[in-house]
Amino acid sequence: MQVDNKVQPTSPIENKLEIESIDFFVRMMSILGLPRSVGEIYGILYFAENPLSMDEISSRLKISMGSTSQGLKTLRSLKAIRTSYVQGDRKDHYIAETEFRRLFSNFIKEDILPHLDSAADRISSMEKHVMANPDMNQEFYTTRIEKLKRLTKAGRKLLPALAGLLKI
Amino acid sequence: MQVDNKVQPTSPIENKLEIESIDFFVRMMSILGLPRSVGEIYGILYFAENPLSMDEISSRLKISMGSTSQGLKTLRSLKAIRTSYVQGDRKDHYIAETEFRRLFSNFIKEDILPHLDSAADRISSMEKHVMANPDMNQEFYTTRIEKLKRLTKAGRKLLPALAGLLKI
DNA sequence: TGCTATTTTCATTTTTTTTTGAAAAGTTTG
DNA sequence: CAAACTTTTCAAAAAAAAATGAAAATAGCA
Repeated sequence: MQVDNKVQPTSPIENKLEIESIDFFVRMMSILGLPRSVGEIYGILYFAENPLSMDEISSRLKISMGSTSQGLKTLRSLKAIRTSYVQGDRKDHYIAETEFRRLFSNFIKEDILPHLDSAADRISSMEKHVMANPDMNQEFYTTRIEKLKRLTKAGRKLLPALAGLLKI
Repeated sequence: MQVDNKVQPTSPIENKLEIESIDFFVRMMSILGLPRSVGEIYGILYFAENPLSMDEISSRLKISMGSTSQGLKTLRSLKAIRTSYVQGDRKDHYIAETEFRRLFSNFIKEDILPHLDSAADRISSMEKHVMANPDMNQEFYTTRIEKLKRLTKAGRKLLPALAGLLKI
């Protein structure tokens, strides 16, 4: 019983705000290395008074359903959005999660910590090379390796702390 | 009086270490959104016992002089490397700056804070739109804008603190 | 100053990332 | 359970980012 597929019109003012919100989050997500479409989607949801369906998002942003689906998947995995049931509509509807603290902590868990793990492996392999070769300038190399260890250790401690401190 | 342009041969062990160092920093720089070549250059310098010239870097990494020049420029601007005079050679020579704390603080200053500044502008423009329109659901919008303000304020305080805590 | 070595710049090419769009898969409901 | 609706997937296209290489600029030396 689909009667009207048109997108709810927005007032010019709401629209301006929406454009600025999209702009804001596109830039912010790009600092985090996330694609434009992800920022656009979060941006439109952030100032949406009501949950939006995938095709409302897609048509208001004029991006394909494919991109929209991918972007929503990314945002869901970061727990930056969640679905919300809407009476009498079988589409899924999304709303923005506005607790940035949680968003960051998920980003760190998902996109940063795995790198630190693989860094640790590489460092221990470096150590093996140096130790296996007594001819090398041991002091020079062990000092540098030590610094790398401290760097990853610091990263591992500080990143979650950063998200924790972000009491927003 | 250029006699010998050949690259100093490295032992197989040193070479293995070098490869791992390059790999390490390529990944690390890519987290920070810097191109592969920048990570490669820093990686080769990090475990170099002697200052390296641009063309040693370029030929050992098998990347073009253009890329090398660009990459060195980026690293210089982050103060991640510095030049060092080498007797009897008119080429510039580079050595890695191994204080990561400074490196991060420069990265933040250069690549993150400018974004926060432009974010602040965009937020105040959002506020104007909302205030100029009393018909809007003021409470909803001002709450969301307030959250954005707190986010950028937190970012501005925390990022330098992060670098400061990184006592490496 | 003029010659040569070295570095930078930047238009073009290559590579990587993102988006599209259409087909496949999955869901809901009458 | 089948028809209509909705979402996901993924090969291909488009866009963006990075690397190349050759020409231009700069710097060092006799």
